[in-house]
Amino acid sequence: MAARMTRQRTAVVEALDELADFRSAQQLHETLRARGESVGLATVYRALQALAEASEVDVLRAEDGESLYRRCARREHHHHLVCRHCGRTVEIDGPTVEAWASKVAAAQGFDDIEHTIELWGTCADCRAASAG
Amino acid sequence: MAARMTRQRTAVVEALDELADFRSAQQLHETLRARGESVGLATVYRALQALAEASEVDVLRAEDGESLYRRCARREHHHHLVCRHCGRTVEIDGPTVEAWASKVAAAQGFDDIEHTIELWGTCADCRAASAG
DNA sequence: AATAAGGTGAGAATCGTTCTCATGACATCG
DNA sequence: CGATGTCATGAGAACGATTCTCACCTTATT
Ligand SMILES: [Mn+2]
Ligand SMILES: [Mn+2]
Ligand SMILES: [Zn+2]
Ligand SMILES: [Zn+2]
Repeated sequence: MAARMTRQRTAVVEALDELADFRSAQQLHETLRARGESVGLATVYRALQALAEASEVDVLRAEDGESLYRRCARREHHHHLVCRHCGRTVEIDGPTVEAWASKVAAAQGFDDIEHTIELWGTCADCRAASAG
Repeated sequence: MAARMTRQRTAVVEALDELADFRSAQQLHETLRARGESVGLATVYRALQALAEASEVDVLRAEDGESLYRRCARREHHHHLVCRHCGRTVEIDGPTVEAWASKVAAAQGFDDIEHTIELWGTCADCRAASAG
């Protein structure tokens, strides 16, 4: 239960706080390395796991299956619109889809509904940068 | 381009046609093995890949990251309500969410929008079987 | 049958993630 | 202080789904 605050965990949380976008464990590890905060890769994974379980970070799967982590502003349930090129993220509220999801599932006699709703696209900056 | 009809591809398609639920490549491989239709695992992956590209099968990611495949009745875009216990699947139409997704993304200046929308729950049969 | 274009499969290679285990940090108790 | 129990760390091994390699079959087509 404890969850001791160690130099390593502090470093991971701080790095997340400074980053606005979803990042992989390996990217975070590299970032920490680069600033001299040496933290083992396994430790980064463990810290992220703990944070995810405590709902302190959101996790989502990139198309290639890699897990991406982000410290969102909101603790409450929400979804994301993510740029697949730069990772830029917008938090999304979806009262409309929330209602739709539970209605549809109930109509089919399903219980304990969960939903996965994520939007991917190309942000304005990335569109401008790549073509015009 | 060709896409020759080989014994192996036929076997994969037939197996998919007989299964109502989402299955992994490895499960399909095992199923084929069990019925004496010997097909290499790599070939199963390649067949599923080709079918997915041709929109003949739908692919979704299980929570552990494994890809699951299903030959849906509908060829058009749709979503799924899946029982997390038995894999029972209901195809879902979502004009409401389709509209919501593109509106939200456009409002943020995003292009080339894609969305992931999947519903997970416990089907009526599984609820009845487990408790009451 | 000859041939070109694909397809196949056993095993190696990838790669993100998890596990192992010896070592280190910390708090508590006496 | 020194002993002790608990949790954390990290280098590298292990895992597991998927992809790649490459020598060898199949299938269309002529
Ligand atoms: Mn929601
Ligand atoms: Mn849709
Ligand atoms: Zn972008
Ligand atoms: Zn069920």
